[in-house]
Amino acid sequence: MSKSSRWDSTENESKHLPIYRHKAKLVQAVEGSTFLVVTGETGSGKTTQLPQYLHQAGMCRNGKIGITQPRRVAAITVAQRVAQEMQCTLGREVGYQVRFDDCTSQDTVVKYMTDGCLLREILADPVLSQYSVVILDEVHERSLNTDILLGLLKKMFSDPAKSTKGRSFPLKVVVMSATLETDKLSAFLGGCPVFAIPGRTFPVTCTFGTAVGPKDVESTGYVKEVVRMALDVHTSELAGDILVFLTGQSEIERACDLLFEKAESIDYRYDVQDQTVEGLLILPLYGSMPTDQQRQIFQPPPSRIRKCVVATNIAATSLTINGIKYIIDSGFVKQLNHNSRVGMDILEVVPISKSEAEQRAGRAGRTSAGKCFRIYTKEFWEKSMPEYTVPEIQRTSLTAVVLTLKCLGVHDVIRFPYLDCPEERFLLEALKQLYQFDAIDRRGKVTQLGELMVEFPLQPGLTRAVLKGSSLGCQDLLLPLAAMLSVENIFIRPGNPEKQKEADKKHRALATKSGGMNDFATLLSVFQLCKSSDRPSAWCKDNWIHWRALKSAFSVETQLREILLRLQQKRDFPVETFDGNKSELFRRCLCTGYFTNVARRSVGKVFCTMDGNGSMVNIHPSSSLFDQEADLNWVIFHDVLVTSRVYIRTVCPIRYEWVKDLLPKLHEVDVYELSSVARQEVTDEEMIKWETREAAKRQPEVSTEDIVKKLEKRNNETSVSDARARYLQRKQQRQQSKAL
DNA sequence: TCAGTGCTG
Repeated sequence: MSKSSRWDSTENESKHLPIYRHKAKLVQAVEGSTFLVVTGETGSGKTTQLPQYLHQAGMCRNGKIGITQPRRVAAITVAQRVAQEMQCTLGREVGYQVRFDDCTSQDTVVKYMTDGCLLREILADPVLSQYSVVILDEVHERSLNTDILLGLLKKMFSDPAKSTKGRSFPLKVVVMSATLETDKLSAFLGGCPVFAIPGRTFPVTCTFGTAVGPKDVESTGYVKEVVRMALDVHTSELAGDILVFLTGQSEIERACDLLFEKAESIDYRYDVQDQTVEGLLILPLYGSMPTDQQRQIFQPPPSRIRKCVVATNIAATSLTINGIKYIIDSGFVKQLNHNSRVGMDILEVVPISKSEAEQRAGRAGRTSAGKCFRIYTKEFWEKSMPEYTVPEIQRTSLTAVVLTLKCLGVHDVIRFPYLDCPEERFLLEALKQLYQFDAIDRRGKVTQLGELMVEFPLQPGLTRAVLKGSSLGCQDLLLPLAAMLSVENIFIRPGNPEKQKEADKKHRALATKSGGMNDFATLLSVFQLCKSSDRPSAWCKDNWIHWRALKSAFSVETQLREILLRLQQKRDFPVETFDGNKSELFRRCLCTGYFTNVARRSVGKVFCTMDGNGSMVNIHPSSSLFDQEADLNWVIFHDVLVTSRVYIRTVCPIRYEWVKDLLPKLHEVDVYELSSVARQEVTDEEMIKWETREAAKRQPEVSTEDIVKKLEKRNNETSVSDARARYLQRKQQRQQSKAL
């Protein structure tokens, strides 16, 4: 195809997009106001067209147009598409930037990027002086980084002196979202105009089931029901592919086995109404699946065969499968939620929100009208499913976010303009952790260490261990380890029991090879063994290791190494010496980052955490320390898993002396003391007033009594009441001594 | 006594 004909075809295509008729008015709207909310369903063309319109209107004269996406693939594929439409080489006028992949140049004026990338840019250039327009896309997904960007951009303009300082031309901000909650967005941005673009999707009829009601939230009986319904659709509905939503790998494998078993016994001569369907092709789909296997999903099925994809939430936003006409929705999802009791993020199965259910249904209406079968009852919909998914910022650990904000000069992180405020205790917990890691001081100011820490794309504790390693000259141990701990799980554990045994055996052998008794050392050893192997991918396959995860660990390690080198050139790093063996050196470094995760043997095999909560935890059976008796009184651990019990995973033994001096820091401050640092002072009345205000925003009918009850319950749950009592007692003592 | 939804710098 010649260049001009390709241009013609894409240009013609883009003229048929719903957005095209609004071109002039849209450009006018962007020019006419600082903030603009643009709404439109999938298929309206806003992501690809709006930047081009603004470019044509000459809005790149002074600076770039930056468009953020919550996901890497989206940023890359959209940039490719737009470069093609604008007839330019990708990386010149149109480019993209994601982690590990910067495809931009001096000429780039339309830049697609992940929201995390723009946040990094703000750290280096707080007024975004290179941009004339910033477009936040997919805001309705409410990703953590997008939410932070929203607040930062709002804040930039609430202080005019600051927003223009360092800028020679005005900045325009466009916020793009699906039609949900646009009034809220507009109100948040000072009542800015809203521009609505009609979408281009097909109707999807939804039906409710009879099997899963509000009482079944805890059970996993829905797998069977999902299978039954998929077969029902297969034997009674016209041609068209099926997409089933479940929560995780093991469920998907189970469902596929069941489906396969049942589909085999269908007599297609009599049972299937539409005689053009004569078979069922069952395809699992989840994130940790090998990429080439994932690709099979996109191939059209053989003629007369119906495709049935059984997927996790990956199929809700990240991947689009053509030809889907039927959705089977289990109504559940796995979600990472912050748990105050263990002070960590924990993965759990929860009911999806109504808006999420609608998004799942919408996957059936992309090319023609579709049907969505929900296995849960109308009652479940009404009683157990929330209206909207709780945004990430209200669900996850905020430690890294708070450090980023502090480094951006946002001292009062509680009064930062959040679209939805995180719970105050989550913010206080983050402050407490940063204080414990010496990233901020008692007054909440970022320390020199904190300024170094913010540069690393790692959890703060891990960064601290890396920095300790660097000052002790053993970064070659800590950098690979940090990389291994920040990529997805690397150990493959298949569903088939035979193969499971084989995999477990290989993994145990790897642990023994690294000296045993230390799961951190095993990870390091896997990294080193694979890296030095002649055929790393074959090595992985042989040892039941995810090659893709290891490859990304290699890239992360390189990136971390570069950051460390850059910082070492810029600043003076402390140099320490240590005489002792390598294993002790390694573990001592780990202790500086994991002293918040110390546990001590309590009774039998049960350990007790030292973080003030004193939770009882067990060593997970996958650990090389499971079943080890000797000399195991103190351990540190990387993460917590809550299933039948509370398990700690990735564990290694330490000596009490190594953390003795660090542990007091865990009890030095309590959240209430920190809250008086973060804001002026908090009294009971204020706390109740504040809670009432927050609750009123969400649910107007909630009374103050409810809040008091809720506070009491929460205090009991998190043993905050004890901390508060201690704090009040100390405060009283201070006042008394002052009076004397 | 037993397990890793999905993103991201």
